[in-house]
Amino acid sequence: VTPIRCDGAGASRVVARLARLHPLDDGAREALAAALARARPVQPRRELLQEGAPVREPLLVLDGWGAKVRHLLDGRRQILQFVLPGDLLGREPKAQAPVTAIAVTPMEVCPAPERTASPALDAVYAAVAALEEAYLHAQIVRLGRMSAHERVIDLLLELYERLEPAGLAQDGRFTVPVTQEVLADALGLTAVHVNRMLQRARRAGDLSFSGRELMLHDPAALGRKAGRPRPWPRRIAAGDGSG
Amino acid sequence: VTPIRCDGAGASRVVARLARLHPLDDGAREALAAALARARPVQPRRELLQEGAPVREPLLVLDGWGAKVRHLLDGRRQILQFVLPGDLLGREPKAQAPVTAIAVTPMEVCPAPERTASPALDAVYAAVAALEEAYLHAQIVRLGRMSAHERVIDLLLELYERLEPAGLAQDGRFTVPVTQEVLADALGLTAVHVNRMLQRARRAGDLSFSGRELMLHDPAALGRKAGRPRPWPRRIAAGDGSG
DNA sequence: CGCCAGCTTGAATCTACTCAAATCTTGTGG
DNA sequence: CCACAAGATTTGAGTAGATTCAAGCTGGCG
Repeated sequence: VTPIRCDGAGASRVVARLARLHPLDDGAREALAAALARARPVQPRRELLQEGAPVREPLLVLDGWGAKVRHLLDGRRQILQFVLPGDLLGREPKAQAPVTAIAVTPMEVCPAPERTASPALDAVYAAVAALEEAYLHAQIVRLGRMSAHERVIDLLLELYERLEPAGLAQDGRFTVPVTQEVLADALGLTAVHVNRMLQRARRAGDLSFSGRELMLHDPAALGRKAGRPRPWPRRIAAGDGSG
Repeated sequence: VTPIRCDGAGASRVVARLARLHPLDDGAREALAAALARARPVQPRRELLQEGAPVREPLLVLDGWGAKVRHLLDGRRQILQFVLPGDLLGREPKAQAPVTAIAVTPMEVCPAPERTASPALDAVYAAVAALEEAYLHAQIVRLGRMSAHERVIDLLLELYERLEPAGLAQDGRFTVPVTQEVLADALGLTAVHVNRMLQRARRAGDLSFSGRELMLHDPAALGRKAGRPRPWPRRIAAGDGSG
């Protein structure tokens, strides 16, 4: 896995992604700049948020992949949601975190600016929250009503759609910096079966992957085939107008 | 199914439930009283919220069961979450609803007072939102990592824990006003298999049910056996102090 | 009484899991 | 540069769990 350098590459991508959700005003840009200056790396397996513990400091993810996870007593693990660059963690400071979040790969994070810093920032946060909710819903449908093959395709399409606006995916191509075991924990499957489904998709010509580089040969067509409603709407809040 | 009479029985239960989440102040009680006066019935299968359509009016559920649902193209259906008395729907007026919500049984709803009506009401809404998120997480873990038997038990325990503070469950006993097919749609199983799992639980002495009346013989013990972390914390927000 | 929806049960099938082993990768040290 | 170790991916065979299809049963209601 490529080590994360806090060199600002993630930062500029993340700002661009946030700006796409809602146009940023000067206050927002300033607050973000100040926060970005305090970026720091996070080691894999380190906890970003601990379920039940008060949130010390809300975080903005700049680089790397994390996951919100929950464990059962016997060791089974379920990933509720991947945490990707541009995502927010622990939106309510002081409140108890509703879930544990860990770094899966090396990550880079910074403190999330207060949502009160600017009206635009508040709108961005609302949009991020709405998207997060939508992804939780999508995860439920995947786990509840899709076959293993459909789950794999659907998750990869979702990851593509989430990474693309952050500048981390293009032309159906992106890096999946996690093991098939991690994907399995998100998909409610075993790693062995995830592997078989990936082989199947590869043989069907739907995708190719070598190492950690994945390519969806035709995301739009795949999405239609998988019965995916068009990519999530980018704008959530009403009355935006611009753009 | 018992027809819903808009007689205020649901209303008082719901106010009590909300008050348990956060003490109500006078402003909140007044706003609620005004809203409750505008209670109205909703027929089964009627949509309370339509995915993608703007929310006309945020709703407070007073009686009956609903569900947030999503459909796949081929007719498969997944219930994301049950909507029970005391729940809120369409928290963001004007915004697009992120999901479709339907009445499963006859319901009674009223407009949800503006969250700006009082600080206490705002806190209550935040607590309700936090609980909702927690239930989404629980649903994901059920669908992703639990066996059919565990899923059934876990969902019934969750329903008990949600209905109890609303005064709709006592001593492990409550009414499940939906068919096994509806439970199956929430559990990611077939109705046939849900039935088998219920039979098994009944034979194991964990519960009894006849018609729509369900009794969990020992919810606490069942929860422990099912590896359920203690019932969800009631208070979410920090710095509450009172009570 | 008969109908209909929902519940119950059985048998066959299929999906995904388990267990096990082989292969491939990547990083490390000689 | 090669050998090796550790982790990850790949493949196979057998099994368990959930589905499908089908039929019988039950209870409420016209």
